[in-house]
Parts: sequence; C-alpha cells; structure tokens
Amino acid sequence: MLAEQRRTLILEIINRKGSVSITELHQRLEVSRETLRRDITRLSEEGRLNKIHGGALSSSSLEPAFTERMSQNIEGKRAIGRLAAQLIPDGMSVILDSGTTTLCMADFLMERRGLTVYTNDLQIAAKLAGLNENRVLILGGEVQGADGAIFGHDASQMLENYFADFAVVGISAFSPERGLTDYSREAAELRSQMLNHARVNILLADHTKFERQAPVNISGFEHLDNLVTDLKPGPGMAKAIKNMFRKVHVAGKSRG
Amino acid sequence: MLAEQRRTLILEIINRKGSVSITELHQRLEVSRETLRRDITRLSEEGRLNKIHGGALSSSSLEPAFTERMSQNIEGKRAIGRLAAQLIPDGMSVILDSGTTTLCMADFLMERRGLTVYTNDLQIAAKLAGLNENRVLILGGEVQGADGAIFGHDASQMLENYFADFAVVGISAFSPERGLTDYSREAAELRSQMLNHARVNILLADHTKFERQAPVNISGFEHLDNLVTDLKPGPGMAKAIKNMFRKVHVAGKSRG
DNA sequence: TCAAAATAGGTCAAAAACGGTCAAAATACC
DNA sequence: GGTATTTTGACCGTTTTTGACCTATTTTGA
Repeated sequence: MLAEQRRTLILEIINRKGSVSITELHQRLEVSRETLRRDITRLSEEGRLNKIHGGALSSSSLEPAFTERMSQNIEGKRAIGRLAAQLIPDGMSVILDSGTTTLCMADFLMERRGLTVYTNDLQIAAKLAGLNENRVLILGGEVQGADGAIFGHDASQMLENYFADFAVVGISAFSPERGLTDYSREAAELRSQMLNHARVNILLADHTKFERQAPVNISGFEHLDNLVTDLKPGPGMAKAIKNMFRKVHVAGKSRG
Repeated sequence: MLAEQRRTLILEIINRKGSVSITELHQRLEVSRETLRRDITRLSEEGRLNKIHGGALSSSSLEPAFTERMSQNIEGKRAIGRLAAQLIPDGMSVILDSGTTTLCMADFLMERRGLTVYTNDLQIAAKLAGLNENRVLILGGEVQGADGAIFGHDASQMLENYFADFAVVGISAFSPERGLTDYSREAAELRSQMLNHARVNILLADHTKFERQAPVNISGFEHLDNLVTDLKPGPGMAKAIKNMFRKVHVAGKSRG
C-alpha cells in the first residue's frame, strides 16, 4: 500500500468513526506504530485531523448526539460490541438492530470485509456503508426522534423479503418474570421479526437491562442462540437466561 | 508492447483501481522501474494522473468523493437551497431527494415546523429527524457508497404508498438535446417516481448541471412546475428550460 | 498518591524510491 | 543501408520513508 493511500484511509476511518487509536490502526494496517504516528502528525499539521494522545479525532466532528447517548455504561457496551463482533466472520449477512450497544458493535464490525448489513439505524448505516466492500441496506420507515432508529410497517414489509446469516438485536429489558420486553409495540414486533429472519441470532444486553420490565412482551421464542452481556448476572437472572439461551457470552470488562 | 500502449494501460489500471504503485506495475509489465517512473512523470505533467512517492493516484476519479462534490459550487448550492426552502411552508409534506444541493436545502428547512419529509438520503434524514415536530420517513434500500443515497426497488416500493405536497429533486444533468438525464437507471427511476408522487414538483440544478448529459434518460415529463438554479442559463438552455418548466427561480449569487 | 503500563518523541540505520547521466537498443527518417 | 532521434535500461549519489531502539511523558488502576 502506498503511503498516500494509507493516509487517505486513516482520514476515511476517522471521518466515519469520529476517532481512531494508533493501536487500532496498527492492527489493521501492516505498518509500525511509528509510521502511523508520523502520518497522524503530518495530517494534523495539514489540519486534516486532530491529534490526541493515543490516536486522532475528526477535525470536522459533526457527530450528532453521539457522546451524550453513549455515556451510559460505555465501557460495558464496548466490551459487548467487541465480543459480539467476533462472532461474525467476513462476508456474512447480518441484521443489525438499532441502539447504542449495536452501534458499539458496528465500530468493531468496521474491521470486517464484505458484509451485507440490514439495519434500522441511521448511524449504523452511515458508519458501515461504503466501507470494505460492505453492502448496507437500510430498512425504510419513520425515523424516531433523535436516536435515528426506524420501526414500523414499512421496515417490517421490507425486512420480510430478506433473510440473513445473523440477527443481532439489542434488548431493552429482561426479567425472569416476563422475559424479553420492549418499550413499544413497533419495536417489539420488528425485533421479533429480525430474530426470525436469520439462521443464528445474537442478543445484546448490558447488565443494566436485567431485572427490568417494559410494557410490551416480545413473545414467541422458547429458545434463542446467543446472549452477550458484560457482567455475570445474579442467580435469578442466571437461571432465566440459562433456560432461554443456548450460549451466554460474558465480555470481560476491558478498555478500548 | 508500444510505449503509448503501455501508458494507456497504466492510465486504465489507475482509473480502475484508483491508484497503483511502481512496484506493482514493474511486476506486471516487462519494463524497468525507471521507464515506469518516466511514464508516470510524463502522464502527471499531462495532468492525466497524480504522481506520488512510490506510484500514482487517479486524478479525476469518475465520481468525486462526497466531500469534494459538496465543496463544488457550495455558494450556488446554498443560494438554491435557501430559495427552494422558501417555497415550502410549515406543516407541508415533502419528498426530498438525495444529493448535495438538497442537503443544502435541508439546512434551511430546519427552520420549518411540522414537516413530513420523505427522503432517500441518510444525511438529510439525520438532519431533520427529531426537530421541530417533524416526521421523517426514510426510503428503504441499499445505501450507496459514502454519499448515503438510497436507490432501488425497496425505495420505490415504499414510496409507492405515499403522496406528498411537494417533491424536491436534484438534477444530475440537463441538456437541450436530451433533457433530464441521470447516472444510473435506479436513480432515474426513483426520481421519476418522486416527481409523480407530489402535487407540486421542484427541481434543483446549479449551473454546472446545464449542458451536461448522463447515460440514462429521465423521461415522461412534458411539463414540470419549478426549477431553481443559481445563474441565468445561456440562450440554448434558457429555451429548453422555458419549454419544460412553468416557473424558473434564479437565486441571486453573492459572488461574481 | 504512586507504580505500572501505554504512548510520545527523538535518533539512527536500513530500505525504498527518486533524479540525473550515459550508453545501448529501438525506431524513424533519408 | 546509414544516420538521427527517441526510448529504454543500468548505474549511482541523493532523498524520502520506514522500522527499531531508547528515554521521557502521560495515562491508568490500585
């Protein structure tokens, strides 16, 4: 790879993700950290990005509402996202639900190549489209307020035509008494449909979602394939989880 | 192989891949690195590619990156966007096409209240959703590369169910000989459909779109309602425009 | 607050690429 | 066929890029 190409790629990554670490670039590109630091220093002198300790930030940081929403348990969500992304190989097709946890996962999916992604989240679509020969299909419909999620009849109708290798769905609430529940009928229905339109399903839930109940039941699932969470659940939850999920992945809390 | 053939081949490779290294060419063609360097130097002097350390980059990629396109005639596009937005009152429903000019218009639409917006552009959706009690519906389908535009069957199928007060569509190319043309069949079809699904249609074209032709015709329109542009077109264009549009709005440009 | 870990920044040497010159080869022209 | 011109490949000194090493600084976690 040519040096100029590499620098362009760095800019591209930064403009998509908003930021990037030297370590991350080092894992992805086959050059030394020193070279990457020099690249970043140079791009920073040209005013094309902001150099910070450990990496760089986008200079034209037009990242809407990202930081505020992500502030809750960001560590846990990133750990979950990283682990869940490891379950998805290159070239797979993935239905990717809206939400902050799935958005974290999308960060790590940026390292994959040739994915086909179906999503109902504007930010996820923007993040993964046009990258690494991915195909991104967004489910149509009404965009919810500021979080960029899409639910409703249009999305369901479109999803009806597709079937994927994986479905990755965020959980709003999970309690031993009522199982999976959600905050709106539209969300519950679309998430059900997502789970039914993939060979393998993966549910993401950080520990704050446990022992919580929301108004609408997500029904019709005796068994689900994978649950990814960030902390070992308490005994009551653990039993309920064991009854419902074939496999549980606990992401050891780590920095990212 | 003749020298001229070789240089043509180099250009071909660059235009296909976007870039090439001297080493790569050396492995592929049976000539020395010195010769290749001379070729690249020469082609660079002719402005047919960009010479960089270790190789060369495409000088005019067929589709300029979104950020570049955005900066092309930004003044004109903002003037058009401001004027076009004045045509849309509060509370209306609007089909808003993807593109840099419509994105500029969306900036000014942020001042409106209670709009219902149908769009096939991720950035426009993100900009207007959750603002001023607007409803934003995004047309589903495959997201094009980095510019966040959506075309194709899914989008058409969804749009079929809706009808709006206004349709605002960006023009890719407009010439007296062939009228409206576009770069892909999908784009041409969706734009046609947009125009047919609103009471009033508004087409946006900065002056760089005039006297240009693209491969696919946008047909089926004897008359259209409004054209918004940034500069008075030349005589040939003016006549063609007069024949096609009921009303033409020229946004006074700030610079000369 | 302190210590360990991660990162930054500088120097240096190796590797790669550049640019110029020159002679050989290919081509064009008479 | 002979000569002039262009193209090509080789050589070599110079420049740029890169990776390794070392030390200083910052960050992180206890």
